[in-house]
Amino acid sequence: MPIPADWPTTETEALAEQERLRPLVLARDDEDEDGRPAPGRLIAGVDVAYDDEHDLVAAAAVLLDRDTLDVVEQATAVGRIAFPYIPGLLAFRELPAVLDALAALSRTPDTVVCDGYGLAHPRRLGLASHLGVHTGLRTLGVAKTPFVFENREPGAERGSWTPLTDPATGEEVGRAVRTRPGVKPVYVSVGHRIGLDTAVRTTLDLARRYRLPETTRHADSLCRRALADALRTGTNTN
DNA sequence: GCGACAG
DNA sequence: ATCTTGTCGC
Repeated sequence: MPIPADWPTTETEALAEQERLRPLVLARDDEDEDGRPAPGRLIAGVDVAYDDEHDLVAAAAVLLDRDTLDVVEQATAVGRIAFPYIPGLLAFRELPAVLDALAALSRTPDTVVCDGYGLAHPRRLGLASHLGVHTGLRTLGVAKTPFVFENREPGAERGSWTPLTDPATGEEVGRAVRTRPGVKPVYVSVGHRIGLDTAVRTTLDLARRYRLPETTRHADSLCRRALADALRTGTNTN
């Protein structure tokens, strides 16, 4: 799929778009149209891989059953890179391909787990929140490294966490969460239509065996395979 | 101005 | 993100 015609091209346009979407974020638990409470049963994981040499991007969307952690469906999308990597503007680089991959699924996920931040962002509109507001889907962000927020080391036991605080406002914008005993924590934040407690709970439910949620692990391996396939055979899709 | 900086 | 060897351990 081509990049949307109205997709921001410059840093100025991207910042204006973040400003427009920021007030639309819902940072508390919400229900589906079907009345299902967060996070629901169908959890999607999305991730993206790049080849800057060939100006190629591959995204994957994987649907898991929240209770069994089984993969029930998966889809990929390949396209041209839409935006350069600029810290704080990651969504403009990753989302076009992610939206294509999500659209290729036959079912709509109850919750989408993103690789990166949601509210824990300099302007409160990280990748996860951006995707949520743009699509209306419930989202949360699980990042592997801290960004610009204060964080203390959580206790060594699984489930232990410490707040991620905005030094300017003192506001809790996310949490450093220990998913595996003695292993580096992950950084969880609200994306859209979910509360921080539920976001953390969901992350822990999805990351019992490994540090990262099963959703992101599956999406990560799938988008890498999709990129390798595209480079091998030309620009394919699924 | 300089360094830091999700993926 | 991606570039990259070996290494320790289940």
